[in-house]
Formats: sequence, structure tokens, C-alpha cells
Amino acid sequence: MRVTEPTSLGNDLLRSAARLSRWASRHASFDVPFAQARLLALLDELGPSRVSTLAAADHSSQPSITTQLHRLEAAGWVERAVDPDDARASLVSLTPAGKDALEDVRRARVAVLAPALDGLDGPALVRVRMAIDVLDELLAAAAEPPSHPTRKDG
Amino acid sequence: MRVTEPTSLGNDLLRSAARLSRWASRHASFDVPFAQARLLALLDELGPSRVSTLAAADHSSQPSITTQLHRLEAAGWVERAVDPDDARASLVSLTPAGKDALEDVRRARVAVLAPALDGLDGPALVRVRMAIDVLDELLAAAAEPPSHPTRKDG
DNA sequence: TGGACATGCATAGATTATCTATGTAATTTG
DNA sequence: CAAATTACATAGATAATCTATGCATGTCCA
Repeated sequence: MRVTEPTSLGNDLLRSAARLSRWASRHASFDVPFAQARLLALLDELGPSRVSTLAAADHSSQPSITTQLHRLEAAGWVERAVDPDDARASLVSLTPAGKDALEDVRRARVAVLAPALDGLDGPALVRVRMAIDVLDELLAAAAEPPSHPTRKDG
Repeated sequence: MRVTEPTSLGNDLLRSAARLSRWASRHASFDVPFAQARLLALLDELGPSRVSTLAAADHSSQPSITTQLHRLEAAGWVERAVDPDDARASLVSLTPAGKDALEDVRRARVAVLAPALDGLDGPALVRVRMAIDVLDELLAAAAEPPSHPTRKDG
């Protein structure tokens, strides 16, 4: 039994993660578009941040963040302040309305998975938590600049 | 310790799955656009299928599938045959070129996670496989019409 | 057997999400 | 201080998706 054969493993993991994400984004009902919700969550995690910091944390381009921020700003969900240390940069932070919007999104996302999670017993919930940890660890490992590179290219 | 508290669990799971997916789609280098790759994989799994079957399996709308199929067809990766049982319907299937393209995508996706997976030992790989199973089970449970409803609304 | 309704797919039109390339203003450096 | 760098914005393109709707084929029944 080579169920853990690395070759299929990466493929299977990405496929399953993508499917779950796709299903949730289709069935969770909240008004906030997906990318904006993602950015709200990121801002909540990081606190007031620069545009470029958000882009790096989101693994997206700086112009993508700029565009989304304009929408969030128009909705009154974020506000900008000039970075006191650098007049080129701005510090973006959530407004109270932004936090409310984020809470709405979270409730909707919890609700969409609740039917599946509610039937689970303790051990099953532990398995879910472990799965989350695996995803996070893999992403951290993958996104991290390789610490002990094989230097197959200089 | 309520690390398995269901409320945060759904949220955390969706967030982690979405982040991993996003990261992979940004870093995996293959020419095939994401949605087309997804459809190729689905066709490979299901074999010759109707448009509406693909839409249901992909949890997407029928017009979305139609659009993607047009592109796949233009690329020579799928072909259509009229369903002998129903002249309205078509049966879509992968061409050999389509299977080749799918293999390329798979290789690229494996490669993007390989640096993170290669460093893992046996038990860690088992954990990854378990995480995949959790994702699949949750999606199946969530997408399934509830089999034993609590009938809190009638 | 023929009309009414249902079904399978295509098209139209709009929105969101994203990228690369480039421009502008502020900062740092030699 | 001029040149290079950095932080962000803008331009322009493409992909992915949805809802609404149109057209052809199938089914059902009086």
C-alpha cells in the first residue's frame, strides 16, 4: 500500500483543498466578494499594514491589493493613514464597519460547513483540526524560502 | 483548551484550504488556466460526460462549463459526440492531447509542493493523507443532501 | 397526434479577480 | 543634489464566473 506516495499526495491535496474552497465560495452566502473578504481577514490578523505587506502575506501582486483596497475603502470598511515613518507608504486598517462585515462573513462561512461539522464527535473534530494544521504547516513550508537549499541552480 | 470548537473550526478550515489553493495557483507554473485544468481532471475522473453532469460535479453553473469546454475544444483537448440516447445532449471526452495536457498540469502541481513534501518522513506523509481524507469527507458530507435531517424546519 | 411543458445546451451581458507593465511621488545614497 | 530605489497607483488585458434568456429536442397527455 503506497497511499502516501508523495507523487500523488501533492496533487490530491491541492485538488481536495481547491474543491472544498470552491464549494464553499459557491454556497456560502455573503455579500462581500471573496477577495475582499480575504483581505478583511488578513487585515484583522495583521493589524494596520502597508499595501506591500498585505500583498506579500496574501501571495498576490501589489496592484491586486490596491484595487481591492479601493473597494473596501469605498465600502467604508478600511481606512488609510500616512505612515509616519515614510510618506510614500500608507497604513491600512479595519474600521468598525469593516470588522462587522468580517464577522458577517465568518458567520456565513461557519454556517455553510456547520451541517457537515455538527454531526461529528470529538475525535472527528480533532481530526479536522489536525487537517487544518497540516494545511498550515505545508503552506508555511512551501512558502518559506528554502532553509537548506540544494542549490541546484546558483 | 477548545482548539476543536466547531465555530472557529469551519472558518479556519476554509481559510487554510483557500490559502493553500491560492498559493499553489500562484506558484505552480503551467500554461493551462486553472479552471480548464480543473475540468480536464474532472473529465479524466468521470469519463465521457454530459455538460450538465460536469457542472454538477464541479459545483458550477452550466454556462461556466460550456464556456470552458469551448476553450478546451479549441485547444484540441476534448471532443464532443452527440449522446445517442438524447440528441439535445453531448458527451464530452478527453482527447489524447487532453490527457497529455492534464499530465503536464499534474507534474507542475506535484513539483510546486514537492519541496515541502520531500522533507517529510513517513508518519508526516500519513498525516497529509489523513488531511486529504478529512477534506474529502467534509466536502462529501457538506455537498450531500442531508440524509438524516433534524427537521428543524419542515 | 399535436400542443404544452420540461430539459440540455448555447449565448448575452455583467461582475470580480488577477496579472504585467508602467507612471509618480517620496526616500535613500553616493 | 542627482541617481537609484521604494511604495503605491493606473492602464490594459485575460480569466472565471454568474444570472437571464434563447433555441432545439424530448416527453406527456388529452
